[in-house]
Order: sequence, then C-alpha cells, then structure tokens
Amino acid sequence: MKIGELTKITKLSSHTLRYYERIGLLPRAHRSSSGHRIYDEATLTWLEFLGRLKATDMSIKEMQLYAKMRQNGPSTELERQKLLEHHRLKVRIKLAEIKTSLSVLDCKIDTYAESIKQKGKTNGRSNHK
Amino acid sequence: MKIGELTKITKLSSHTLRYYERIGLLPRAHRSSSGHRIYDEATLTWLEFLGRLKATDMSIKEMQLYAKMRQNGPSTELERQKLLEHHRLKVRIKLAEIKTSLSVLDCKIDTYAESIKQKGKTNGRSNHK
DNA sequence: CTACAAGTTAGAGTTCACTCTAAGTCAATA
DNA sequence: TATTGACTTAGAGTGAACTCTAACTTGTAG
Repeated sequence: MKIGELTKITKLSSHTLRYYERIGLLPRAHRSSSGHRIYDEATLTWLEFLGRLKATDMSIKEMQLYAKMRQNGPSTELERQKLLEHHRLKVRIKLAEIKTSLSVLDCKIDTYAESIKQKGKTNGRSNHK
Repeated sequence: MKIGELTKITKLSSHTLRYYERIGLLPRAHRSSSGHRIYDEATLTWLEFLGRLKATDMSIKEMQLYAKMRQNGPSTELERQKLLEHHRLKVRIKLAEIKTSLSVLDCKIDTYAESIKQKGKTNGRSNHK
C-alpha cells in the first residue's frame, strides 16, 4: 500500500510516517519504480505495536533502541524482553499514580457538588423575597 | 517557608516554582523585607493538587484556566467542577487505553519468554557434543 | 569582616515530538 | 495536452514545558 492509504489506517500523517522512517522507527520502505514508498502488512502490525508503546508514554529514544534491536534479528530477543519488562514496570507505576490521582479528582468534584448544592439551599432561603 | 524549602518538599526546582508564578499557576507569593518569596501551607496544598492534574496529563493551559477561576472566587465553582469532570473523562479513557496496551505488552513479553525457552531447548539438543 | 550559599530579575536556551515548507517528480483524468 | 493531486527530498519551524544564564542582592557561619 502507498503512504496515503497508511495514513488513513494509522491516523499518522505522511510527514510523521516519513519522519519515523528517517529516525529509524520504521525500516526503510520499498519504493515503487517512481520512488514512492510501498508498505506491507508487517509494517502496519509494527506500527500498531509502536502505537501501544507510545500510548504508554515510551520515549522515541527508547523506541528507536527497540526498533534497532528488532532489525538485528533474533539474537536480541532477550534484550528486547528486558527492555519491555523495564517499560512495563514504569507503566504499572504510572497506572497506579493515575488511579490515585483519579480518586483525588473524584473527591474534589464531590466537594464542588456539595458546595454548589449548599449555595443553592442558601439562595433558596435568602431569595424568598 | 522560603523557596529552597519548598523545592525539597515538592521536588520542583526553584526555576520551575518561579516559572509557575510567572505564568499564573501559583498566586504571587508574599515577599520578605528583602524581596524573597515566603510560601504558606495553602500553597503547598495547591501544588499537591496541581501535581495530581499534572500526573493525569492536564496541560499547563488548562491548569492556568483552572487556577484563574480559583482566583476569581466561589462564583466559578460550577465552571471548575465542569472543567474537572471533563478532565476526569479524558483520564478515564486514557486509563483504559493504558490497561489495554499493558496487556499487549504482557503478551509480547510472554512471546519472547516462549521463544527464548525454545531456543534454549534447541541449543541444549544441538550442543550435546 | 569575609565567604559563600541562597535568593532576586529578565530573558535566552533546550528537548521532545512532531509539523510544515519549498521545490520538484509522477500518474491519471478531462 | 493540461491540470490535479499524491508523492519525493532536505531542511526549517512550532509549541509545550521547562531549564538555565547573567548579573545582582541578601543572610548567615566562621
């Protein structure tokens, strides 16, 4: 498939896709006779996985490292596993942090709800005319 | 308390604390006779809450809006509640996304574990000498 | 009294992750 | 044949959130 089709599937701009290739997140795509990039299914699968890493806030630098190891074949599998385990740990910590913050948010919202309800009551009494 | 003490408690640099004041995330701190900033408990509490917003990836722009409403007193409580509810929704979505990605990560790590175990077996057989 | 650590300001610099521009090529349609 | 639109490249520009610099003043320990 051509770059335009891939932008539709991945919601990444063609600029971004070319940028990813430039910095080594994507392997150099095959070119058509006219020099246009031709992508295959494997690239799509890889982009989907990159999306997961991005969704969990992995930095481009770390993704580049992972991508490079992947290019270097099966001998890097143990390293790759370790990189992902390390990342997973950070994500778990972040997840716990978000959960805590979310309950603080819940609490704050409840406080506002209480306060606003209270104001309503007061206004009700004082605005009787 | 002075800025140095606050940096130790909040783990934010004095640069950042002054930056926050400059952009309106923190109200202008009282100054000592010599012009040094003097912070009170309320500022610390507010910084802790800002930390929760930051931990859930609220942008500085949105925090500025919230901070401004806060400065404008109780009449903005309903607006503030709505802002937080809107933010909470985004956080919940992000949380779900992270959970999904985390299980993809688990799966990938398992795949590596399997593959490496398999390699171990093969080597064990072929390296019997 | 002298160091020196900690504070002040305005404003410049950095990093990240894109995002866009300019100038050009190529493929398909009216 | 002319135009339209998708593609190519190298490289410049952007916005977010800090982070640091320079030049200066102030507070405290020896």
